[in-house]
Amino acid sequence: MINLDRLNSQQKEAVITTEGPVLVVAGAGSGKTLVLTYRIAYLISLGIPPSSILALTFTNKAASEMKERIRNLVGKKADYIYMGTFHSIFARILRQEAHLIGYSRDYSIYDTDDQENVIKGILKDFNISENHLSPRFIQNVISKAKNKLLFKDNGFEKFFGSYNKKLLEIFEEYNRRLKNSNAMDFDDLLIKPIELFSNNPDLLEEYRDRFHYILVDEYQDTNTAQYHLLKMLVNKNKNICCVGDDAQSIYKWRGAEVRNILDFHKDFPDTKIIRLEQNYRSTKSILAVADSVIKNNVYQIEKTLWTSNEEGDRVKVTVCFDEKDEANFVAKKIFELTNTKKINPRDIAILYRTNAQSRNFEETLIKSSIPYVIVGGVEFYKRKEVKDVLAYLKLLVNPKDDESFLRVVNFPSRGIGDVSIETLRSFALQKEKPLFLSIPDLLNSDKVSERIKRNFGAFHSLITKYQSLIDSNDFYVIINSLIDEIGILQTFKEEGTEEAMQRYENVVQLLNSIQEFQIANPDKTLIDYLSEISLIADIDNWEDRKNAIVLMTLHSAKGLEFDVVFIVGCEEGLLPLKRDGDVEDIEEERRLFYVGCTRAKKHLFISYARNRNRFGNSYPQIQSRFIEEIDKTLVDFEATPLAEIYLKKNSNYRSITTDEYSQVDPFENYEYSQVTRQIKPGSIVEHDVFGKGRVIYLDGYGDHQKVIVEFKNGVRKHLMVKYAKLKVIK
DNA sequence: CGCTGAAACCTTTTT
DNA sequence: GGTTTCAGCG
Ligand SMILES: Nc1ncnc2c1ncn2[C@@H]1O[C@H](COP(=O)(O)OP(=O)(O)OP(=O)(O)O)[C@@H](O)[C@H]1O
Repeated sequence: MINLDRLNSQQKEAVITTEGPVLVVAGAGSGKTLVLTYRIAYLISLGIPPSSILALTFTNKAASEMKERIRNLVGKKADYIYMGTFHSIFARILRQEAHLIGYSRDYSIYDTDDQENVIKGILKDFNISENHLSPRFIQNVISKAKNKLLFKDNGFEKFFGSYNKKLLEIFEEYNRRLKNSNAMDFDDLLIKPIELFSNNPDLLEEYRDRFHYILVDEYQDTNTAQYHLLKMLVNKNKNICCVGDDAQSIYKWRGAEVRNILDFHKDFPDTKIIRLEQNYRSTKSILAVADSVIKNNVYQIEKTLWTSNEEGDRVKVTVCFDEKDEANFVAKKIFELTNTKKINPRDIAILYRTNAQSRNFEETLIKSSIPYVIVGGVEFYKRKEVKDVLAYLKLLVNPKDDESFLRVVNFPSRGIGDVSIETLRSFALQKEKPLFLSIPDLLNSDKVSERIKRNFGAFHSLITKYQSLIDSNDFYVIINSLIDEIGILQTFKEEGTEEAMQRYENVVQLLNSIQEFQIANPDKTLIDYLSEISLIADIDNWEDRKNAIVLMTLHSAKGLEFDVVFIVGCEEGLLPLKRDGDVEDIEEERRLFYVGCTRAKKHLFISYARNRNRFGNSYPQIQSRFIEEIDKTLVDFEATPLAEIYLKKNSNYRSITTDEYSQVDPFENYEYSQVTRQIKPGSIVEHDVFGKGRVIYLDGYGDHQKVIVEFKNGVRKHLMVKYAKLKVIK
């Protein structure tokens, strides 16, 4: 039996009430995830086979962390738990049972880009202008329809039909094309299992029999499809335990239904509802601030949340002049915290509403030589060259995959352009076959030019050659020789530009990741590899082993905790975010702000800028209503020196003179080349974040020149002269 | 068919 | 301001 002494009495109750439906609704930091972890460990210690436990988490990262903790409690048995995201667990089940719904086990997974490409193809064939119905919009409609389980004779038209009659036709053609390509999109991974189980009751019984205990984390952000899956899978014992916090539901835009948590007790009669009320994460100050904001939401379950943690530092709200000033303020604070308070960079997070905000901070952090990592943004696996290589691999395992075929058939360039593709497409349409499989028909026809035949013929034999080899367990070697044969690395190298070299690096990195996967999972196949990387979330790639501060969206921060949190860009229009023509969902935005605040353990900084650059123009900004809502007695307001000038003048942006600007920020327009000439060991220099210091070491020249500077408090910094904007004083 | 420069678009949030 | 798309030319 495992030791539950660490837990409080409600937490214990949630752990040991193993039979029947249990719902844990509780505020942030009350130990919901910890309860799930202990509950699973407890079940295993009771002798329940780990393979009969199904645990669903929100991200892969959350799953692997939980598994690790359980392993620490009960040992290796933890490896046999069915644990992962809804998508990854059901993708795995679908591979097993694909034949029952007309797919094969090597089906491709289409991401949002692939979906949009399919849609673009349909619009073209249907003669619908993209201006009229944008592919992005249609992709949204299709995703909504699927995750809300709306089909042709089941509400689709009621929901979308009035908008545009064509939508249903496009929807059905889209599904036809994916099926034809042996491909599933993200939503299919949830609704195909429903179809599978509905049509095969015996199979459903098998799975019900297998999963005796079902557990779900972050239940407030499950969608209708996930909800139906759960209802199907729960067996007569009804051993389902869901944990969540309605105040942290932030994925409505993607189909999440808070009703799932609100009506849980109706869906599962005799539910035991357990509330956790003690927060173990944050200081009293932070919790009070979060609470004063979230209580402005009308629709929520009443919850109490208290902490016995210390009062802690008061939360700071800082007004900055513009986004550069904000970045400087944050960098300065981080410098202070890591040096004087000895806080580790890895315990600090900068959270923002949109990925686009990261760049500004990135620039300043480089200049300040503060180590950082960015979670999300332009994902590695979404880069063009990476997707192109992956498309080769997808086509090898799934030759029906039209989308991958179209990506690679002319990459690298083989003289196969639009005209050739259209010719092939006409053959494909005739026999309703996928494109790649129609190549033999084209080759046998006497109506096609020799040149086109030659080009397709060469491509066809290339792919078939590797297809026969790829099933082997040593797929890395095969892929390597394929890459070699098509010569893309060489092409990038010959191009020689900085951009091409970056591409080169990315492809090499992809190959490395394939090799690592193969070594780490000797009995897994290329199909498994492709499946796993399709379902990777941004946050899954975050290596918290690195001692670097982390930048991410508020969404990605869900479920995490940090000693220090900066919530930046708290301005009307940005947080809460408002897009032209869209009705904003203020309550959801407020929950997002709440999630952000409650990530902080010890220090919380909230900031906003009076002016913000968008598309090259500066716009005046208004402080976020969420700041207004904070109980004023709980926070300290302050202004950066630049904002101070602005406030004093009580006027608008334009009236700040260049003089005043440079008075406070003398480096703004400073030519660093001048600095490069003058700087030498012993020089006294000034840095806009660290202040004055003495150069103790100088190395290299030009863009690569590096210095070590000792600043006031004896802290030594390694800086790149090019970026550090040092002003030489003496 | 492929490259280049101009124009258009852009910013939600992600499995 | 930066990135992606697209038309027009070689
Ligand atoms: N009984 C306890 N004693 C000490 N620490 C605890 C206890 N319960 C939880 N904690 C700690 O509190 C922190 C928050 O726990 P956890 O992440 O499980 O909360 P949560 O309810 O899932 O939070 P959120 O809803 O914000 O994701 C963790 O660091 C955890 O170790």
